[in-house]
Amino acid sequence: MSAPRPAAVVDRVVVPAGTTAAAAIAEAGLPTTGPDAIVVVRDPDGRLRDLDWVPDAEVAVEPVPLSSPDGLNVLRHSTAHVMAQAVQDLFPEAKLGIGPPIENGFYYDFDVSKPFQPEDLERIEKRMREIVKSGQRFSRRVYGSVEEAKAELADEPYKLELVDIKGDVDTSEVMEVGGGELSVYDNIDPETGKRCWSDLCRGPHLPSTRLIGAFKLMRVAAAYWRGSEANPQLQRIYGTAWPTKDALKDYLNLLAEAARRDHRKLGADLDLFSFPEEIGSGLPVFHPKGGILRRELEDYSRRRHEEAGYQFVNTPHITKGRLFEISGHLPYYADTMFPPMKLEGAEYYLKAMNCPMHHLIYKSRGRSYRELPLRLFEFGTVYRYEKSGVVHGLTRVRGLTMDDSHIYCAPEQMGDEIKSLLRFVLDLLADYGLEDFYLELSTRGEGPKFIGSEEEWAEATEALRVAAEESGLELVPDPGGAAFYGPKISVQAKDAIGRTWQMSTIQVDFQMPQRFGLEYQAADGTRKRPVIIHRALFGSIERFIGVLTEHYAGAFPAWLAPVQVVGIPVREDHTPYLQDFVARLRAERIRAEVDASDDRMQKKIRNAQQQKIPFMVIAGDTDVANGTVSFRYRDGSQRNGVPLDEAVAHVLEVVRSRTNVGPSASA
RNA sequence: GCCGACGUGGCGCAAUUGGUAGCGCACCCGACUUGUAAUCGGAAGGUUGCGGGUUCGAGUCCCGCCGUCGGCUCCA
Repeated sequence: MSAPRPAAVVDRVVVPAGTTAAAAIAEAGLPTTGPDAIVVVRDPDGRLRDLDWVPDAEVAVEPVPLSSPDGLNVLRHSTAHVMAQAVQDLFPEAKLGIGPPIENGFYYDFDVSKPFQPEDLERIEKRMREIVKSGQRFSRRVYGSVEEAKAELADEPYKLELVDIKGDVDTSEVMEVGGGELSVYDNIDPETGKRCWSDLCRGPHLPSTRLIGAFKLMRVAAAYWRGSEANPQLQRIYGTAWPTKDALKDYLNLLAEAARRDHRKLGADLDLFSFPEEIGSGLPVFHPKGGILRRELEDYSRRRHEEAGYQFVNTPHITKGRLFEISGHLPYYADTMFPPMKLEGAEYYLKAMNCPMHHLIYKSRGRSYRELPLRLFEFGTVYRYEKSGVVHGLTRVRGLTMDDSHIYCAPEQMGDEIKSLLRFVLDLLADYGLEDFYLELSTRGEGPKFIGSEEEWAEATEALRVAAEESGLELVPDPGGAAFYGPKISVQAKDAIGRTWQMSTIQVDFQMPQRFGLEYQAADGTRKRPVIIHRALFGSIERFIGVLTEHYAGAFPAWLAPVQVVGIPVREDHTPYLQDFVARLRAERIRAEVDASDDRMQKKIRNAQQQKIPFMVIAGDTDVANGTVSFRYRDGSQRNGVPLDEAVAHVLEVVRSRTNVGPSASA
């Protein structure tokens, strides 16, 4: 969530044979304390090494400072060890799971008979502070054999398991083993030289706990051992760690900013939507103001889709189960669909995806190659039985509306269609104010889930890859992340505070045309099978509204704002003057109103400010006398004494241009 | 679904060891009228998520549902 400081460019340092990296670092005059301290080195093979590593032969190594991305990982991983030591000091019966660094922090899993309580975190933190302060050294020791490791780890059942599977894991999350040898890190008290604690670990680590500048334990949660529901649940403690107290403070401020932007809170504050318990979990209702937002988002999308050659369709919310048998969804997703209703001998399901119905529209009559690409579009509402623990605000709901389209094209059209589609998607997202993207390419994985031939998958994957590369955006591979019927590109967008959200997806599908027997007649008179491209831009409108709310912190651009203009009279008798002005704006379809309550002007400004209304239009004696109004914008800037015609034109210009910044006196 | 925490009027909070619900904002009424983030006064509003139980007595303790939050798992 926070951008790591760019790593200082540090020259390589030569470590002579038989000396420690630490000695060479010190010799080179590089820092050994503070946020730029060199904490590990990268050897010529790219492997990170502890500072007390002694190479057999002279090597040039790259010093890695604490505040670099690698340095932060080491810091956090070492802090996880300190936490585990503290936990086992306080809870001797606790068995160790795994404890890797993660983005902005770390966690460690423990098997304890009684789950940790929030108060326990304070005790653990206190013990950690003592350990950090004592300046324990991290010291690497390599086991001579698996048997030796097992003997030492006899009391740690989970670690024993890791030793047994060491050949099979080499992921970034399992820090315990991997890299070809079994090693253990001892924490050594610098005063006495005594070993305080040790942990199976491939390393590397900080030279000393003293380099842990600041940390905080964040929360406890349960997590399945090795990520499988079939395994026991361990208690996981999450923490964060930083080189300095200021860096920690910045991070906590960022979290506080994220909390201020939380769409669930803003949705209530701004009267946009709610989740009535009587309706059910994950089923939002949109209030009038949220309704305006939603309609504006949809209307603009509709217009753009019309311009791009899409045709609009409508389909029902329930269907016989047969449809999802044909599509093949039922075997995979029955347990995440609402259970069927039995009627007239058939089982009807709530619609969980729109595609099969669109395929039936395609199939409703014979199709010619002249019609292709045929682009069908629908704001289609679907219902999915999300597990109770995962429902979350607008971002994970049980009833959602997808801006779903299916493009039926000839195989030879696929490449160009994907390219123009990706450009369309990115342009449209940018129009809503999301402009910082990267792409993810999800490809086929192992297992029976994936249907279809290798050749088709390869062809589709290649078409997506070419389009993605042509966009010039960063492309991150996601092996095994594809849907069962085909690979996809997903567009990840960064919001105003740097968080990434998965937005649009583009999926290629060779399977549904076969399953539904879709055809078109080609120019040569033969029957051919079209390719389907599935595409959602918002993903779900509900979720998109949630994301935009957080992106804009509720201060929506003028074109989306539920109330665009509020007139604020200085004195009661200025109200009619503003009402005339507002009437002119309303005639131009601007959402404008006058605050005619008996609050004081200052209070009205405060209210408008809290509602994040883009234009406050104030008028008092001076304005009335001069035929002007005065603007106050959300950022507190002002533009006073603006003639009425000019003021109307100004509002229209800002709203109709769909600008996503401001408005402000300076813009 | 699993683990933990939580659930008090629309919102944010308070209620000593279980003793019969308070405050601020908003809403409503009245008075006041001041050029850029809170005028004053008054009224009203809660069978403390729901259902059981323990107790002379439960917002406070126990059980079960529902919901929310944080994770895990999942995400067509």
